[in-house]
Amino acid sequence: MSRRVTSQDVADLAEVSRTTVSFVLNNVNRFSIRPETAEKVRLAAQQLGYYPNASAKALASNQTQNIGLIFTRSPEYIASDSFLPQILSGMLDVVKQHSLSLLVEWVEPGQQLETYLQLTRAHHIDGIILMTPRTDDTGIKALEEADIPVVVMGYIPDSTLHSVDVNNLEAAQEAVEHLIGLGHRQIACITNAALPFTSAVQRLYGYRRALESAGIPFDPDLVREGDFEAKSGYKQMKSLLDSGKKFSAVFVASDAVALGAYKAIWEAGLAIPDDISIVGFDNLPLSSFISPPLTTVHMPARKIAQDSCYLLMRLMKREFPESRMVSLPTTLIIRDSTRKLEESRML
Amino acid sequence: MSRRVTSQDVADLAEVSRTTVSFVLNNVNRFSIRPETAEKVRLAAQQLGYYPNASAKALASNQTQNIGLIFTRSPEYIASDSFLPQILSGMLDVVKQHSLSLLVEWVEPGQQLETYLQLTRAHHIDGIILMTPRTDDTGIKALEEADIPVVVMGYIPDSTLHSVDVNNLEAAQEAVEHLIGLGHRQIACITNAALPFTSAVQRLYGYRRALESAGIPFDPDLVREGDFEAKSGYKQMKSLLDSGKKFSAVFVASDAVALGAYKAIWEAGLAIPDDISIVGFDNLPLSSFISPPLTTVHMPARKIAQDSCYLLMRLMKREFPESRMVSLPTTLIIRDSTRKLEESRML
DNA sequence: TAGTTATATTAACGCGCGTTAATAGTTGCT
DNA sequence: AGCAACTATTAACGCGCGTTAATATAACTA
Repeated sequence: MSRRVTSQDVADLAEVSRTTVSFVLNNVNRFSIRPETAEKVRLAAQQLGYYPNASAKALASNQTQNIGLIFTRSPEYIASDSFLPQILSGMLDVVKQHSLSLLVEWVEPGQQLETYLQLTRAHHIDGIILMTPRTDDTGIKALEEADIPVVVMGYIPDSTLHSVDVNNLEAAQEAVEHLIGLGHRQIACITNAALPFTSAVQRLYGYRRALESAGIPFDPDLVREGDFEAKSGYKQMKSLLDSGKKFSAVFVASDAVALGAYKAIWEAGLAIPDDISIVGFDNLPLSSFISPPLTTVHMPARKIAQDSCYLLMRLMKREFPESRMVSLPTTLIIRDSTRKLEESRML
Repeated sequence: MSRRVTSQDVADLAEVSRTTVSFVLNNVNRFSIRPETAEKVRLAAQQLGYYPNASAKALASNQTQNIGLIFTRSPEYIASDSFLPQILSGMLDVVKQHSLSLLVEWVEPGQQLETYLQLTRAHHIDGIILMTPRTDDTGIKALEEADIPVVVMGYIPDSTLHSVDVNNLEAAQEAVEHLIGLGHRQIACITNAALPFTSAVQRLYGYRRALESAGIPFDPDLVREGDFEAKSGYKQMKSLLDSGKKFSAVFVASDAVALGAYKAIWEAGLAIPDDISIVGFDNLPLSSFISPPLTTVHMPARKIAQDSCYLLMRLMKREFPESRMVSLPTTLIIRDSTRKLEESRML
């Protein structure tokens, strides 16, 4: 139970003042310090195993070196977020490179305002990355007004917050156009999430626009709402199959949900893509391994996370980028879950 | 750009001293405070939107209220950790309930000692949860000696650290015995990870012990090493199939890796479970949705995370539990990827 | 009324570090 | 030698809060 090593100890051992220690270890070159002195200090620090106390440093410098990753979903849903590993991976990568730390939080729906205020006022963190935003987030305005850098991973309409996202609308449109290009006309849709989640709306719009520009009427009976999990895809695909509506293809706006749809189709004695073509969205690591490998839209999840970090770090340095939105490209990855209509048996 | 609200402001507004404010807001009842005074303080705090500064609080109280979740793998591997969402979900759940925060870090192999020292000495965090430990972790000893609560999620041989884990050995043994019970005699094995990861060794032992107690000789040529990702399962299963060795079943010690094996089997023109039975390990949310649904060992991942938190919190309160190891039960979940040997075609 | 206890409140210090303004030391130039 | 212009170093304050020891007030006794 040895006493904590402070900068004073280092100063004593190096026979200099505490200030000098601070200057040396923080590379403050505004006041020049003799190289030998600096070396002496560094040596002493290493010898004592000195690490500056994070709280004290934060208090004195008014910078915590923490950035907050904030989820707007409850833990139950977080558990089934198949993207999370990639996101976290990307963030940890960048964050560590810049000697920052990552603080993970989630906010209860309805508690957003309170939580955001607390996070910013208590100054737990220097900046915020907000995941999977919802249009019904009651705290966004507080975040906009608070004097803290914020990056949204995703899209919030009419917000002044900076954001990093893909063009969900165009990507979804491209996916559905792929189906149309294969000759499909009756195309169902299962969303990735409930509609308060902006990505769900965007992808649904993409679906509609693709139909529209091909002159195919939109049929609300062919649309179902997923909720991140495979289970919802299973249920909704069953519902579609039971509805009696005819369709030869489905756009499922989430790979995880699509996997549920796979099961429903398979249980109904139908085959993919022989009877039904499926396009997913996300390109999870597992999507190329399921049978048949899923045609899907590649989301550069790791890159989104990294770019969000980079953007946030620029904001923290009070650099203001020209554009408020960073839009990353997606790619349609064609595998074996889609096929030309001629070759399929019409349902 | 209004100045930060401090406890002094609250004191001024409530016409009391700063100390009283602190007593009221921290529920210190050693000195009794008149209810009306307390109410006045609370009102003032709310009115001003006062939130105590986290750094100052940490510095003064010597408690950061952060617990560190530490990964011992590089971000590339973290990206393919299909368990992570459940783990994080469980931890966020508990942590939030107790007004703590979660700080996520990863340590580079070889940098463990340095990183652990920094984390503990800099006192960024009050406690540590160490994920997927490796036997070749060079910093474990430092962690044992450091005066900071640590919980290991998993198992480290010969360590004095507290840990929460399942009995990987018995679970694996049960899984393989299930195959043996179905009449299989030639059973291959693909590990979940490289052998420095303790869970991989344990599960491999379980496989060996099941063979042993059934009087089946162990054949090293039937064993391959996976590395968390589906891709490795694909590659290793291909290698097994190409080896010319006969086997009618495989124990794949990770569902994600098993999915890769599925693909290899399927590409080889074989069927599961007709030609090959497969047992996985983990019971990922997706495992019941793939085709055929995977027989696997259920890992209570979320519960492991929660229990780790609870244990850590006890340690942080300087309560020392009787047992150093918490062992959670697993369940073998039998689905459709395994079948009696008689009904299968022998490979 | 004076003395005693219980109750309520505050002044003041310390946590460990960053940083400014001031001081001591050194060199260059006239 | 005398002054200026650097260079190197330090004393001292503040960040915002927790907490102890001391003080002020009220509430009872005798």
